[in-house]
Formats: sequence, structure tokens, C-alpha cells
Amino acid sequence: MKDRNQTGTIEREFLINYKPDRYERPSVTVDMLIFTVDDAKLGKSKGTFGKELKILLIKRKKPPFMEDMALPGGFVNIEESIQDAAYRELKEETNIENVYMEQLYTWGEVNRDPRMRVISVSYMALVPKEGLRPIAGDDASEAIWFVVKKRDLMECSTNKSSMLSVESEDGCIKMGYIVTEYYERKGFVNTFRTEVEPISGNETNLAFDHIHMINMALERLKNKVEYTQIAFNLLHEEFTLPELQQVYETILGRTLYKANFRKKILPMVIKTDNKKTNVAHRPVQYYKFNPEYYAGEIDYKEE
Amino acid sequence: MKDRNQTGTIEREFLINYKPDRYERPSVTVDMLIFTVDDAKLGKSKGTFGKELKILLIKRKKPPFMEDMALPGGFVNIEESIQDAAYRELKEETNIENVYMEQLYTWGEVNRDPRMRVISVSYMALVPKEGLRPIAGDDASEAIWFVVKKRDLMECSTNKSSMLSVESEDGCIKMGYIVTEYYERKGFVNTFRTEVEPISGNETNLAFDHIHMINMALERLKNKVEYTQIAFNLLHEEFTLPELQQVYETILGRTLYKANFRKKILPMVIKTDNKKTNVAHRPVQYYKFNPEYYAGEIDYKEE
DNA sequence: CGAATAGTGTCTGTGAGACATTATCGT
DNA sequence: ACGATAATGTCTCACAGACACTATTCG
Repeated sequence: MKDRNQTGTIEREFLINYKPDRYERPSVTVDMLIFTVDDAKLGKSKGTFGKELKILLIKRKKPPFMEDMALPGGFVNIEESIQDAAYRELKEETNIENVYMEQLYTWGEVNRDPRMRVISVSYMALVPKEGLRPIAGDDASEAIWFVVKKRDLMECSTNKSSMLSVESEDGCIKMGYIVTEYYERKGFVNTFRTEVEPISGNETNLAFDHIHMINMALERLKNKVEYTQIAFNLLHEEFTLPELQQVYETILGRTLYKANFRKKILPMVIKTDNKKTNVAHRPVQYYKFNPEYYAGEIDYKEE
Repeated sequence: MKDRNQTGTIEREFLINYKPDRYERPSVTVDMLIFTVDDAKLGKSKGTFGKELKILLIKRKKPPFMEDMALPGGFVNIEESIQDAAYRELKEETNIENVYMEQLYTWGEVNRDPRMRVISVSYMALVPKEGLRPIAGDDASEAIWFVVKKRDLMECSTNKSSMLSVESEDGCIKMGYIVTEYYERKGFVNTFRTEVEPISGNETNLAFDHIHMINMALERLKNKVEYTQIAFNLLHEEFTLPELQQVYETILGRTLYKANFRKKILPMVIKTDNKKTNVAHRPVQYYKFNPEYYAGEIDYKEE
């Protein structure tokens, strides 16, 4: 302790510990997971749900991963906050603002990007579908909505595997992945490690680790839809309860009992004066979100 | 298929010619929120709980914020993953490995650090107290456990304010903050914006935005202790149920009914052959964690 | 009237909360 | 025996799940 005061010692320690690349800096990007829910095109995949979950992807027109699909995103400018960068990317891609967005996870593996060290902060945004025209940024040739589906394949005591498929609206681009979650204990907590394997036969793939990001976002969405009002962000100001239920069912991947769903939802909504009529059955009541509603469980969020 | 090769060539050339200096880059650090639970020193604060939640802080010996307290942490090296950096910092500070750790949030405001643009990824770790001797890193003069307490002051329809106090074990350093959460709607989701005000009279303060990190970690801990087995990480291999209950009560900030607590916990633990005896009352059964226990709700985690 | 979907009523089981009671040590 | 804390039993109530039933339109 006393030789702390000796300048020579401090200097020597400094030199011993100093590594020249210690202060080399990584690049930082944001990647946007922009989800919406849309009516399923009839005839095609005969899922039991009337709606489909979609994510916005771009086609990369530059290396690396040129011609592959990727999440929209870009570098964080030195004079803007990460969140501002995320909002900027969202606006650039969809031309909408003031929608729900939350930070998802920060991806920091060394070789995520073959060019150089890139750390990516992923954000999830939920937007209503109508009146939204995706815009390709300058690093992309196009921006397209992709239908995302995850269905369980098998489960045993040590792992669970699922099929995660990402398919363009017109069906031209199909990407399939086998996602396997290996259960593990970390400290005393049961958790799992995720591995992803592209299906042989994919003509196009997702760039970087973006399929991992999509998978994590799906899980987060599934979790949060149960205990928050997050799903309302996928619809417009006015909606019917059957529509809302379809959104829930699409995200959760299972059907819900109508009566129970309504009992849970009714305190969160207000009846409007409008009804959807000219339908071959009883007219449907329109509702809107009840801003007075306050659930005990809300998420901790930093602005 | 044939332009695959062409694309590959383009990508290879691109990578060779790529000059990564186009954009100015931020520095990236990790900050560690290392928590433990320890017996409360008698006599002092007459909280009703026998244990206290503690966090490991260091005293900064370099500017900026020299002489202030801060979370342990450091720069992410260019050739290590963010998570590896977090594990490295944890080991440097506590000399322990293989404990529970999770990514908390990434802090990206432009002026977090007065020197330059620094983005920080925060990690929360939970460690058992005994047999752990904190080590001051090379940027710190000491590493000390601080008692953390958060108690509600008042709540109304638009906001809620709490007193967040961080106090060294010996009582010499006390830092108090008023934390106010303003309820807001973001999209259709109720959320809140957090503001923190140091109490006038603090002789020492927390550096950077670290008080925000501590606040967020406390909320996360409070949430997760209810639906995960995270709390077991704060104890050693064998523990008694009253001890475990004290840990829960400390984190949650309220007392629990013993019978109900045990009904909830019993499936997660296994009785051992040991009892704590020589106590002035009925002997206490030691338990250990049941690795077979699997709760439906587990956290999505990336390794 | 029948097809179709909207919307409601009600029974049951599960689990959290509150509290009462019994058990087993040291002194 | 008594103080002290461990450990268990049980009642109630809220709520989610499952399902049956009624309502209202179009054609």
C-alpha cells in the first residue's frame, strides 16, 4: 500500500497493465424488431387463427450478407442516444412515430459481424398495420413484411425444439430454422441456452445473429402479452374484442376461451358508440383502450 | 445458386477493402450490480427484517467523479464478448465465478460520462455473502458493501416517490436519493419515467447514472423474486426456510406469512440430513435446492 | 328459419392470503 | 414450566379455466 505513493511504481503498474488495444472501440448499432398483426391470407397456411404475426425485414444490398434478409437498423451516431437512434431507424423504415418500443437485449459476441467488432442493441416496436408503408433505407433494396411462426416440434426433460419460420407475404422468400432450447442451471436458476440451425433448403437466410433476435423477441412478446396491455399497440384506436382476441391468440399460439378473455379484458377497455354492421351475424361492438386502467404490474422502463 | 459464388467473391473483396474508420465510435463498458443479503447489524436501523440487501460499490480514485462511489465495471475489450467482460469484472471484484448473472439494461444517453461518449451495459449478479472478500480493482481505492433500502414516501394518481438510501456497512458513508416515477402512457401501455434527486446533505454521491442502475436493478429483483428461484443464489448450498423467507422479505420489503411461504417453496427444495441445533427453540431443518424442480415460467436468456 | 358469430352465465378447481394451532428445543 | 421460534392445518376468497347458453344480424 505504501509504495502506492511512489510515482515509479504507479507508472510501472500502468505500463504492465496497459494493453494497446484495450481502448480500441467497437461499433454500436441498433437493430429494430418491428412487429405487426395482419389478417391471414386465406387459402394458404391453414393455421386456425385469422391473423398472423409479421415482422419487417429488409433485403441487404451491400456486404456482408449481401442479398440476405436482415432486421432494419444502423449505426448509433456519436451525438445521439441509443434510444434516439432506435426511434430514428423506426421512423426511417416505417415513417411512423410515437409507437410502442422497448429495449430488448444487447448482443455482444465478438464475431457477430465479419467486418469488425459490432455491438448491437435490439429494440422491439409494435405497430398497427394499416396506413403503413414500409420504406427501404439506403442500405436496403426493399423492406417487406414477413409472417413469423414458431411451433413446437418436441420437448423432453433436457431440451425443447421448435420450428421457427419466416416467410414473405407473397410466399416467395421462405426461411426456416430449428430452434433448440437446452435447459441448464445457472447458479440456482433454471434457464436455457438457445441454438439455431437453418433448415437445409433455405435459399435466403437471415443475416448476422438476427434469427436469435427474432426468437428472443417472440418469447418476450409471448410473456408480456399475458401481463401487460402491450397487444393494444398492434391495433388501431378502435377495435372489436374478437379482433383483440385474435391478436392474443396469434401471439400466444393457442386459442382462448371467449368468455374468459372478455372477463379479463373488459376492465381495460371502454365501449364506443360504433358497431361493425353489415356482417352476416350479430353486429360487433367497437371498443377503445381505457386510459384510466392501471394494472399493478407495469414494466420498469427507462426513458 | 450460381451467383452465390459471385456474391461470395464480392463479400470477400469487400471485407479485404473495408476500412472501419468511417464513423466515430463510442466506448463500451460493463457495470456490475453485485447484490448479496447479509444479517442486519443489530441496534441500528430498526427495520423489521433480520437481513439486509447489500450492493458492492467502489470508491473511485480517478476523475471523473474522483472520491465518489460507483458500481464496479470497466471497458469491454475489443476481443472479448460483453458477457465475458462482465464475468471478468465480477471475478476481479469478488474472486468468485459461476454465480447467477443476467444482463439488465444498456444505458446510452449521450452525456452519461463527461469525458466522452460511453455506452454501458449493466449486469446484475447475485452472490452469497460468506467467504467473499471484495477486492478493489486498479481504478478503485476500495470495494465496500453498501446496505440498500428503498421505501415508499407517497403515491398519487400521476406519480410515486420513494426514498432510496445506500449506506456503507460501518455507517460512515450515506447517500440518499428521492426517486420519483411519473406514470405515463407510451403507445397504449402504462409505463413511467424515472427521475432521481440526490438529497441535500449527501457528502458523497454515486458517480454517473449509477443510482438509476441501482434503482432499476432493485425493481427487477423485486419482480423476479416472485416468479423465479433467483433468491436461492443469495444463500449457500444449505439453508433453512426461515433464512430463505428473510431473504424474500428483504427483497420484497414486506413480511410474508410463514405457512404460505412454505407452501410455495417446499416443492423447490429438498430436506437434508442436517438440523441447526443449539438454538433456544425447536431445531431448524436445513434444506437444499431441488435441481429437479422446474417452474413453467423461466426466463428467456441468451448465453 | 338457419347459419354464423357476438356476447353472457355459471360451475369448478387452484392457489394465495389470513390466521390458528401444534411441535420441540434450551434454560 | 416457560420463552422462543419452527412447523403445520384450515378457512376464505379471488380468479382462471371449461363449457353451456342466449342474442342479433343476414340471406
